[in-house]
Amino acid sequence: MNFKIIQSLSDLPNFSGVRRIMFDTETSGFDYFHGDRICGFSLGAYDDPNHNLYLPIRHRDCGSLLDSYTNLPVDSILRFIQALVGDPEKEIIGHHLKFDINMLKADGIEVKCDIWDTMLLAFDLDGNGWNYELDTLTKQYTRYQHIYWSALDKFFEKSQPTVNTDEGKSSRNYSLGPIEMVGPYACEDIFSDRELCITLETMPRWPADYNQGHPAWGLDELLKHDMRLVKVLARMEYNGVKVNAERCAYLRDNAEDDVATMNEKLYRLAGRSFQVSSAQQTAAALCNAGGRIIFWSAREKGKMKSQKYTTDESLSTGRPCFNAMAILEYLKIFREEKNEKAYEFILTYHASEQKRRLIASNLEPYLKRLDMLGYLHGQFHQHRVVTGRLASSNPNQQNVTRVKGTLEQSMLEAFVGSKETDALNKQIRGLFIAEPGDVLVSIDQSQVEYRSASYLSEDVHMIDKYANDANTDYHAETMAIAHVERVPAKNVAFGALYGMGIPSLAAFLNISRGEAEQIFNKIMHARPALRRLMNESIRQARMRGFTQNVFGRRCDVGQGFAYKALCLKNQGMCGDLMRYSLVQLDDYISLYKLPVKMLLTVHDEIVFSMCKKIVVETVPKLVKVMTDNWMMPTIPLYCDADVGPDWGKGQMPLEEWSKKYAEAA
DNA sequence: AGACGGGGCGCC
DNA sequence: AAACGGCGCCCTGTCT
Repeated sequence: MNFKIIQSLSDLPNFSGVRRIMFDTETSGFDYFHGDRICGFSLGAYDDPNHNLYLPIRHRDCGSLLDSYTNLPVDSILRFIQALVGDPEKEIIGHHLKFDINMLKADGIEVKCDIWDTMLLAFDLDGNGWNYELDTLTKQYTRYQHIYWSALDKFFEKSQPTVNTDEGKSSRNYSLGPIEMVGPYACEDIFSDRELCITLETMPRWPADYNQGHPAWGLDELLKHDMRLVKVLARMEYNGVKVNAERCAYLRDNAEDDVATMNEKLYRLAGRSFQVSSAQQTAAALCNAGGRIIFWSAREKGKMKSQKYTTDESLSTGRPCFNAMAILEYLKIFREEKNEKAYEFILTYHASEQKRRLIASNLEPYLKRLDMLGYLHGQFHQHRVVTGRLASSNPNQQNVTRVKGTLEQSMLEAFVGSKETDALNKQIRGLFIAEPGDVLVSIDQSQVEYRSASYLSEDVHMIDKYANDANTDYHAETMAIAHVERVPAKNVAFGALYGMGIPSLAAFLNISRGEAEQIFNKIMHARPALRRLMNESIRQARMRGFTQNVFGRRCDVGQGFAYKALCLKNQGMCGDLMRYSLVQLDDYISLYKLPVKMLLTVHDEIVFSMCKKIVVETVPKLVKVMTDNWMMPTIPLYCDADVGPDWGKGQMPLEEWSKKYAEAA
């Protein structure tokens, strides 16, 4: 591997006539909202494997006598880089470029050139990888052996304490590494990334699959759009979402007090203190409080909470079970036995744990991660979900508790006979707020997975219904044609898409297997297209070993897992639809220079922030972008929009909001 | 001391 | 024959 550490501005590379450029940044850390910055760039022409340059700009004196190199002037280099990545004619090739794009943004540099991300290239080619770090992929796909990495690593081991990041990786401050060692390492990275890129680009690309005679994508178009999505997600992460920090801290303080009070009560009941968050210790304490362990964690379990425990210790893993359904059963038993102490213990334990969990996984992480202006910058990942959905982390913004509360919670409330209207879990979403003068607008795709399934199955009945009313309720339709209640209609449809078997359906509906089979058959008889789709998906997956959706994404279907086929294809199709929508919305917003920011996406929902004044005219346009050209032309897509000052209880349907806004004005 | 899996639970 | 899919993350207990 040839490399060169640039030491004078006159040695800067001339990329005129070079379109594809290898690109990587070395930084002081990952957190560009808390001061981490780029300390050097590695660049090279894609076509020339010997062209690997390092441009140091912000290396600090690291006390190494070795280092005979100096930094280049920051401003000049940033201008040079700006000219490079600001050129729409060029393309930068790198690994996980979303990070580099935002790092550049922190230095005021806007990336306008094309993006070619080898991480996504690898993912779209094969989404079943263990991880998609450059190192892993290089080992997997190329023969290149890293030379310079270990020396630098040793240097860091001696000179800096290991900092573990949220991602479970160790973060290194490269600005504290000697240029003499970081330079070759950085060049090695673009060298090996180039090798990786060459290998991946020569792998066979697959064409579009059957799409009922309508246009569809093959791998090339999937890649093209995925690369464009990088900038969109980068922008969303950089925007961040505003959090009501004061209220968040207030809720946390109150919740902490509540937990402390409840735990004191538990200690009193048990006659001693113990670790409430430990199921093992809680089980022992329950016995001290005059109760006994009744439910154990089942060795063989289904997905339903009620399938996860057993009263038979010999069928258990030996651990006590305190999940929500088990809690309900405990309460029933202790109430029946008039064992007030044990009843109180269980009830208090559950409330305490629920609250502790919300503090630990929502309130504290939010407060910890807020930037100086009160914005939260979670990450969205394109490479973590095999089906093609996006994933969210640090914090996960796709599993924030809903205002409605959970099913288990309402069952518990019904049993206990009291309802906590301002329960903590119902207030978390409300912590996400709009900036002053703005509102949060949430647009969600209505019943999108049932629409895509109707499309795939070429369901003439549903095609007809949707043509008549784009907002047709899929389940209401099932109820009408199969003469069933809503709950079984929903669960059978839901189960069909997920490959559910009769036993699970029975558990879900809390009926016998025979009854479950009957109702399943009844609904499938009324929906022959759905039955055909299930069978056909499985047959095809067995034959081909993978599924392919209309956006060109393939998912491997392992031997013996063909029942997953429809789920993988259908869920993935909706995931890719969301990706496509994000790209199109970003195009639309920038084309018309709308004062609209995309903030979050939750699989079938997008949260925007926009000025109040433009909501009424803008939201329908955004909806139109999302519903036009959704690649499944025989079925319409329909979107609902909610508007409000926050993402929680403040949200209301667009019509309602419009009326109120008009009145106020 | 750190890695890891189980248990639990939030969302779609 | 039998199987509900996809995530992230917090905590404990055990294993290395």
